[in-house]
Amino acid sequence: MRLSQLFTKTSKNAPADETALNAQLLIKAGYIHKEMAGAYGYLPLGLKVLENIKQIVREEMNALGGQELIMTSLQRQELWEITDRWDDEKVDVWFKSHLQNGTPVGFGWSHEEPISDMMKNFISSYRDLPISVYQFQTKLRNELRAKSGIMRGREFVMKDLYSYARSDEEHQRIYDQLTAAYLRIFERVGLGDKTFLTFASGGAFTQFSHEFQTLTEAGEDIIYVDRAKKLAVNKEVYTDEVLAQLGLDKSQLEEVKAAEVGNIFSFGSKKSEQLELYFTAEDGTRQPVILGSYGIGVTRLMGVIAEVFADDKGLVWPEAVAPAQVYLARLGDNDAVVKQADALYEKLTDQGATVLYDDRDARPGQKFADADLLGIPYRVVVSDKTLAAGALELKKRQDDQAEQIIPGELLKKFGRL
RNA sequence: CGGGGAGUGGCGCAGUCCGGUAGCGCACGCGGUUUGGGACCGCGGGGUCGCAGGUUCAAAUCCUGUCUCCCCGACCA
Repeated sequence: MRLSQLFTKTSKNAPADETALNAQLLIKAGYIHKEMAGAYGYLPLGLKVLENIKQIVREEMNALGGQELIMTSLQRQELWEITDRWDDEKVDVWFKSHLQNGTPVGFGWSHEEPISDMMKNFISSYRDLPISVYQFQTKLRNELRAKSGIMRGREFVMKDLYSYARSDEEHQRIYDQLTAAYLRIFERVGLGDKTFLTFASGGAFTQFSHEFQTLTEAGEDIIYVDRAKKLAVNKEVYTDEVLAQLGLDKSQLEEVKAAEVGNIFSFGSKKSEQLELYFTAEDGTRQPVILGSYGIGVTRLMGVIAEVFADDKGLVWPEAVAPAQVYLARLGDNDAVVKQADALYEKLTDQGATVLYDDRDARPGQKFADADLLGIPYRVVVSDKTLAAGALELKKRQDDQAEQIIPGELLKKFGRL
């Protein structure tokens, strides 16, 4: 992408109506647009980051046999009444409207009920199980108060996977695999060191659910972490009995703030029984399907990544999610410089590298500042100086010093292997 | 939903107390000089001051109502 063609621009001023660092930086850098409180649009660079994160999640879900689909945002009243979750007294985040003929409809804040109801069409025998389906869906939740930029919105993207198993043992196996997959995902997006498997409330279904909590002051949760064991306990279930049960030593726990980037839980057979999702077992008996639900707030995850790695100059994206690998800064506009920069851009792009080419008629300071604000992992400079030296300059976003590199080496470094 | 703060060109702000018909920086357009960490000079375009009522000769400014945004709390399978 040539920056001269990109319609978004960076701004020197942070918006006054945002105090959350993630929103300030993402808006300043032109990654997102705030439409209203808790609702943000994703502009080209922001969308790229979001898609990169989604692709990592998708690969991990597919690796476990997850099958991707997409449900609707419009949902039926009668379905949610079966599980007694239509009433505003029971679920206070519903957005609701009605059809022209007066029929009520809800806007999906979750898809547990619709997706499991839909699966009744396809699950009838033990031969149909186990199965896992997932989607990336826009969830709509009428939160009393939106806050923290894209970390807690009224409209956000969630990856939600649902597992259907024949037995508790089979479910547990899937649950454990998903747990491992989640840890890999957070590792791949760069948050591995800061993200802890956390015991949290299991609600009406089980004693515990598991959250994936990333340590950050911007988070909303208080958790108690055992760094050595790589485990944590959410404050909501933090009691002496629970610690004893989990074999955790209170003296080894540290109280910290964290953001919930994922949550997985087991429903057992309760919801299946409510929704009448049964299968015929090998022995001919009718059994309820064992259900699990596994969520990652994809847009929140993007906000957490932005928040956790940012420095005083702006965003710092991990390579795996960055909107581009290389920020190619062309300084000056004499023919030789333009020629080399254009050629380099084409070669890198042809090799499959993702490049933001700053071909604008702007001064060096502005280009460096934008390269930093945008948080692109590597910055390459082409200028009179580098031409004279016969070598390009390469600098990592987090480094202060640039190194010299000859074009051939650079092409090798960013070539698709 | 309780408490606090704020709405003035695209963005950030001043002006409001003490009413007299809107200004600065960034961004934008034109001309020129510049070019390795957000350049400079000159000229120029753009705002019925969130919205609706009211007071007044006159309202960004005073009064009433209302909407929106931010923060703290509550809420958060």
